[in-house]
Amino acid sequence: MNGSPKLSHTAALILQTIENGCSYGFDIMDATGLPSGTVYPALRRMETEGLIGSHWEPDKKAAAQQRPARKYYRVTRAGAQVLEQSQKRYPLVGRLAAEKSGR
Amino acid sequence: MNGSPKLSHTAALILQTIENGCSYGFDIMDATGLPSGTVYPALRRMETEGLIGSHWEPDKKAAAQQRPARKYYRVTRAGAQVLEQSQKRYPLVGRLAAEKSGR
DNA sequence: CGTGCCTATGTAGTATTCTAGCTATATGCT
DNA sequence: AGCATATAGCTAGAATACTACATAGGCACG
Repeated sequence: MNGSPKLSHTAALILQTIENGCSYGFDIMDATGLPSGTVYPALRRMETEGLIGSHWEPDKKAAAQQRPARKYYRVTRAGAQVLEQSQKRYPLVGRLAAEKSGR
Repeated sequence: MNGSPKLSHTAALILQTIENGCSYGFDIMDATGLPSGTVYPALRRMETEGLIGSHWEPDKKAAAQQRPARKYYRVTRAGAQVLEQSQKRYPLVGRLAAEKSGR
């Protein structure tokens, strides 16, 4: 029985960043400073593992704001459980979580 | 001209942790939650690049406290410069630095 | 109308990180 | 002695992250 998948420090940081309201790749890159070559493959893996879900923004909306379409992510129930474990394991991630709910 | 070496997010976190007063491997593992297989190789690389220096604790002192000897690290001048760049690049690392000096 | 800049996502190949283990000293339990 | 726990450092091989680059639409400049 497969103890739920454990996240690397970087993956946990990305997941917590989504939880804190950054809902698409570019926003996560901006908030964390991580490069696209880290963020996008990590998002894909976490989606495959069922920790996050995604949907594309309608073309209309993107066109109206004159920019490319965004792919939005949200944390699933399974993802929230794994994130909770990561907050205990990685103090920095735990702190980010506390700051979100805390103030 | 070799722009000074850029650090990964994890390496920057380790360097900042040393700057904040965690001076040996086990202490860094504890403060960050990172595994030994991340911390020790990273310390070695950063020492090779001249970002940190190290020295072994005298056996006497370790024996007196009934534990194995520790290898202490400190941030060099070159390391401090690279760290400063990393604080700008990675918001989380910058925040750790601010909390150290700030409050 | 070509070049550069901004947003946004994505990929190939290399470098780093992580999992799972090991070495070693000391303490305590059975 | 044998086993477990704790501190401390380290390593091999698999998994992940990073650098550098690519794609693509819209905008501005000259």
